[in-house]
Amino acid sequence: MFQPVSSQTDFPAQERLVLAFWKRTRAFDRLRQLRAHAEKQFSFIDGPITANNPMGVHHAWGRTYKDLWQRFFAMKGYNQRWQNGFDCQGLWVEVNVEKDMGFKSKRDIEVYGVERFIRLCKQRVLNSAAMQTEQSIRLGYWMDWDDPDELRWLAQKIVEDPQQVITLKRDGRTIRGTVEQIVGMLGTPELERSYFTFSDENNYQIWAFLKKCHERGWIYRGEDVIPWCPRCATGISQHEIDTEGYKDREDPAITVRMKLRRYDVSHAEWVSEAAREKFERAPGKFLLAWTTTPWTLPVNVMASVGPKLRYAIVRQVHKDGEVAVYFLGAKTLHMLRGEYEVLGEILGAHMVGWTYEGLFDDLPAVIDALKRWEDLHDGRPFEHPVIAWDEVSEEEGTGIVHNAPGAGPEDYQLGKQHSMPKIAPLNEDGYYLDSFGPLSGKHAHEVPELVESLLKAKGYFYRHEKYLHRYPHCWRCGTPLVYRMVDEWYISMDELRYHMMEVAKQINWIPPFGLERELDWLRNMRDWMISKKRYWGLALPIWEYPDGTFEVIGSYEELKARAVEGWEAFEGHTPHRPYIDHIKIRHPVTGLIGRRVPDVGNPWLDAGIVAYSTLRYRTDRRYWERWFPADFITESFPGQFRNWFYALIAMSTVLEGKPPTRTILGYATLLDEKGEPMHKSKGNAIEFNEAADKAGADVMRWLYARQRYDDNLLFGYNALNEVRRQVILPLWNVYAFFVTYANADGWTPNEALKADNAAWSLAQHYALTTLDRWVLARLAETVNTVNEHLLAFDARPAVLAIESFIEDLSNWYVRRSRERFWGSTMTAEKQAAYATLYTVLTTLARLIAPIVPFLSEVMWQNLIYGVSVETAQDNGGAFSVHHQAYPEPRALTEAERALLREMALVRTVVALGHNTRAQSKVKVRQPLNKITIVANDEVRRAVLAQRELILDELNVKDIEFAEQESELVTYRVAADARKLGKKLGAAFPRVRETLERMPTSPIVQAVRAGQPITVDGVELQPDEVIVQPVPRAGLIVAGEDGIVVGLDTTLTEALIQEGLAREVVRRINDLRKAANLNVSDRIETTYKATPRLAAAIAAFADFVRGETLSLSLREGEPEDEHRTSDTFDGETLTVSIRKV
RNA sequence: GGGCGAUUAGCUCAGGUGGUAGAGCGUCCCUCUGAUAAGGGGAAGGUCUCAAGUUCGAGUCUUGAAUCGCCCA
Repeated sequence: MFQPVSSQTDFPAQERLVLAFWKRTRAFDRLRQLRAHAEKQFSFIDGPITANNPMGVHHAWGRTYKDLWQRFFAMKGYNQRWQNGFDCQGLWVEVNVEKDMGFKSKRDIEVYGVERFIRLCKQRVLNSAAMQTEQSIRLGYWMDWDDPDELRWLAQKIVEDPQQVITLKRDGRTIRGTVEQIVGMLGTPELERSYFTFSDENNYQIWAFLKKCHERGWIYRGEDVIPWCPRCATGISQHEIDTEGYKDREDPAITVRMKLRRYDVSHAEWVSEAAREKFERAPGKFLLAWTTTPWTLPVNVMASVGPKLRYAIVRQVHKDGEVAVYFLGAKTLHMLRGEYEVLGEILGAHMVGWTYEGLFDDLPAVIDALKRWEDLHDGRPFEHPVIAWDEVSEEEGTGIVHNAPGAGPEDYQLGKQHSMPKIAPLNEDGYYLDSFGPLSGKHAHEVPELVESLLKAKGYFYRHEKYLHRYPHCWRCGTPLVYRMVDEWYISMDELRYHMMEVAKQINWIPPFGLERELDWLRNMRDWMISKKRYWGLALPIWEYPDGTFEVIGSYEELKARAVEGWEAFEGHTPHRPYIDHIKIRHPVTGLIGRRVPDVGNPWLDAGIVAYSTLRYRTDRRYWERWFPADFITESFPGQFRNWFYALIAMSTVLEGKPPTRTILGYATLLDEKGEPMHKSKGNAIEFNEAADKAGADVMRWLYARQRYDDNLLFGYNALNEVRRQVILPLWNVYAFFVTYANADGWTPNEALKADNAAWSLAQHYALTTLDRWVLARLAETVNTVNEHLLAFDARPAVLAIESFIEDLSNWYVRRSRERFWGSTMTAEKQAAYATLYTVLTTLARLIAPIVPFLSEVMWQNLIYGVSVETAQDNGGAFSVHHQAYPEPRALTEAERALLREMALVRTVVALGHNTRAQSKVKVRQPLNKITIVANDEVRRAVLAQRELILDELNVKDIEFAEQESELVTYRVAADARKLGKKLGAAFPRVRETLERMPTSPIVQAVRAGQPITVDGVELQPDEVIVQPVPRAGLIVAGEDGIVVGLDTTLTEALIQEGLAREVVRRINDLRKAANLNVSDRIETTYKATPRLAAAIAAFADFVRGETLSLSLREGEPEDEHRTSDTFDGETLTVSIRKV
C-alpha cells in the first residue's frame, strides 16, 4: 500500500517535512559515503557569497544551478567536495558594523579600538553565514554545511573573549584552540565544511601569490588620483566604481574667468577692423572656464582648450560699467549672461601657450607647490599655461577646461605630460588640509559658496548655476566621491594581461559571449589596485623601509624567520590588524627596519585565491592536483568579469599558468516582474524566506532552471504561480491519481519494478498496450534529451523537455488510460497500466530530482517504501531518491520512433475532431455516428492503428475515410516558392499567379500521377507544386497539414438515448462525490424520470450501472438523503444514491 | 565618444541557409469532469521601430536613423 496522496497539498509545508527527513536520516552524509570512493569526480568550486546580509532571491537563482549540477553528477556516480564558501573580508562588512555602532568616520573606529572593531566584523560574518546556511538548506541546497547554531555560538564567543580556549568535535576528533584560532581554521581540512575567506589559510595563500608577483617585479607603489570615499576614507577601485557607482546628483557649477597675462591674437579672424580695435581697448581679457567641482578650483594649475575647436572672442559691458573680453567655445555662447558682441574667432591651437593669472596663487599651499616646481626647473617662474587637450568638447561648459592635476584623474595624467605641479588639497576625510587659508578644515562638498565669494573678491567669478549630472558615489555607503591623489599598491598588468587572455581562452564560457567580455576587460583594464586604507581585510604582506624600498613576505614561516620585533604580540593571532602591524623586519643588506604598510587588501584577492586555498595548494599538493581545475563554476555575469572571474583567472595565471576551471556558466540579472531592479526602498523586493514560504523552493527552483541564461529573470509570484500550475500540479495530480487507484486495487510493485532498469524490460513481463509503449518511448526520449543538455550545462532545454513530457503524460497517457484503471477486476491490461505508470513515475522522480529535490523525494519515499515523508526513515543503503543512479540515455528502437510519429498524427486528428465538435455545438457527451477523415496513407495507417482510442476520445461510433476528391474538401494549388523562385527568377510571380487561377482538378490529378504540368509555357515538376486540401465551406470540417476531419451530426433516437444516459451518469457521479464516497464504494441507485429519459436509462441500464458502480438501479421514489433533481435536454431527473 | 546586443500580438519571448508570421501568459467564448486549487477546444489581437537599398520576393541580407539595454572610455 501507498500512503494516500491528497490533491490539495501544501507544498511548502511538505518541503519542511522533507528537510526534517533528510536531517534525521543524515541523508546527505549517506550520499557522501556512497560516492566517497567513486572513480569519477566532479569538481565544483563555489564562488563565495558575501556573508553580510540574508540571502536574496537572486542568490537562490545561482544556488539552484550549483545544487542542480552537484546533485546531477552525484546521481551520475561522481565523487565531489561539496564545499560552500563565504566571502568575509572587506569594506561592506566594515560599513555595516559602523552603521550598527553609529560610527561616522575612521576616527570613531580608532577611538573604539581596531582590535574590538575587527571582532565585531568577524561576529557579523559568522552570524550572516549562519543565516545564509539556514536559507540555503531551506532551498534544498545540499552542501557540507556548518551547524548554524555552532556558527552563532562562535560569533558570540569571538566578541566575548577571543582568547578563551574551546574545543570542537568533528567525526570523533577533538580540535582545540582559542576562539580566534578556531574561527581562523573554519573550512580547513581539520574543521571541514564551508570555507571562509578570512581563514588563515586563505590569507597566507594570498601572501604566497603576492610574493610571486613581487618576484616578477609586478608589485609597485604608485601615485595616482583615484575616486575616494571621504566617509569610508578609502580609495574606491575602478572595478567597484564602474559596476554600480553612478547616481544623479545636483551640484553647483561655477564659471570662472581667468585673466589672461600673455596672449597672441595674430591668428584671430576679426569681424571687422572696428571689432579688433574694441578688443585692444578692453582693459580685461579672460578665458571662461566651467566646472561642476568648485572645490578643485583652488588647486587649479592650467587650462586646456580643444586644438581643433573654434573659440569666439566676445565683448561684454557689465552693469558696473566694466568692459571685458571673453574667450569661449564658439558653440557655447549660451553660457554668457547679458548682452554680448562677437568680435571674432580663433582656433584653439592658436591659444596654446598663453598664460593667465592663477586663481588662488596667494594660498600658502599653492605658493609652496609653485616654489617647489620652480626649484626643480632652474628657478624659472611658474606661469599658468593654456594647453591643448583633444578630449575638450563643447557639449557642456565653455569649451575651456580648468585643470587641477592634484584633484582629477585626467588632470593628473595631463599634468604629468606637461610637467605641471600637482597640489592635493584634501585629507582622507575630504577636508582641506592646513595651509589652504580660509578653506582649511572645510569639507570639499561644503565649500562652493566660499570658493565663489573668494573668486568674487578677486574678480574671477563669472556666474553660477545648479547642474544635474551623473556623479560617482561610494557603492557601499552612498557618499558622493571626491578625487584624491594618493599612494596605493598595484599589480602591474603590462605583462600579466596577455597571459590571462591566453588562459581565459582555454575556458568554456557559457554563454559564449562571456569570453569576449572578459578579453575586452583584460585588454582595457588598468593596473590592479590591491590596497585599501582600512582595517578589516587581508593584511597586505608588504613591509616598507625608510628609504622607500619594500619587501613582500610570502608566508607565516617566512615572517617568523624575518621578524625582529613584535612577534610575541602577534603569535597565536590570525593574520589581521592590529596584531600583524606590530611586526618589524630588518633589511638584509641595508639593515634598515621595515614596517608593514597599514593597508588591507582588495577583497577580490580573497575570493580569487579559493581555487588554490580551498584545494590545499600549500599543504597537500596531491589533493590539489586531484581537484584542480574545477569542472564548473557559476555566478551572475554582471560585475564578475572584472571581479571574481577576473581575480580567479589572474591568480591562477600567476601561480600555475592554468585555467582555474573548465567551464564558467554566467547568468543575467534578477529583476521584478515589471523588469525593474528589486530594492528594499522601492518596496518591490521579495525576501527569500517569504518566497520559499509562499511558493515553495521546488517551484522557485523550476523557475530558475528554465530561465535563459542571457536574459534577465523577471521574478515574481505570477511567474511562480504559472510554474506551479503548469508543471508541479499536473505532475502531482498524475502521482495522486496513480496512488489513489493503486490503493483502491491493492496493487503493489514487485522488486523488479522497483529496480532502476525495470523500464526497459517491462514489455517482457506485461501485456503493454500501444499507449503504454508510447509513453515509455516518450519517457526514454525525454531521458535522452535531459542527459544530453545537463551534461552540457544547459538547464533550460532539459527542463523544457521534462515539461513537455509531463504534459503528454498528464493530458494524453493518463487521460486516455483512466478507464483501464476504473475497471473493477484486475486484468492483465490493468496490471500493465499500473506497471507502466509506476515505472514512469519512479523514473521521472529520479529524472527531476536535481531540479525539484523535495517533490521527487516525496514521490520516491512513497512509491518505493510506501511511506509518507513525515514518517520516512533510513532504510539502509541508497534510501533517498538523491542516492539513486540517474536515468541513463539509450537509443530508441525503430519501432519506438515509428510509434512516436504515429501518435503525433493521431493527436492531430483528435484535435481536429474536437474542433469540429466545437463548431457543431454538439457536446462531446452526445455520441455521434461517425467522423470522416481525408488524409494521406501515413495518417490513415496511424488512425487505423489507434482507431479505438480515437472513437472513444471523440465519442463517435465509426471512422470513415473519404476519397481525396470528396464532398468534404476542395484543393488549393500553390507554387512552391522555395523551389520555383530560384528556378524561375523574375518569371516566378507571373507563373504563380497563372497557376493559382487554373482549374485545380487536372493539376491535382497530374501531381498525384507524378506527371509534370505546363503553366504559361513553363513545365513544372510535381514536387514544385503544393496541393493542399481545403475544407469546403458550409460543412462542419476542420483541416490542418493536409488532414481534414468532418463530423456527421445526424442524431438517431439510439444516439440521443445514449447521450441522455451519459447525462444521468454524470449526475449520479456528482452525487457520489458530494456524498464523499470512495472511488471504489458500491451504491444502490433510485430514480424518477420523465418518460423519454426513463426509456433511455432502461436502454442503457448496464452502462449506467457500470459507470456509477451501482449494484442496483431501479425506478421508484428517490430517498431524501444524497438526492438531486435536475432538468436537461427537456427531460427531468430525480435520483438518490445509498452506499452499500 | 567607442563596442556589442535588442526593437515581432496587451505582456514575456520563438522565428537555420530570404518564400507570404508563431508559442506561453492574459482576455473572451465554448466544453469536459471520480486527476478537480485541474483538463480540452476555439476566437479576437501584429503596417515584424522607421527609412532607403539588394532581390521576382525581406521579420530574415546591406546601409542609415530613432529608442532601449549592457560593456568600455
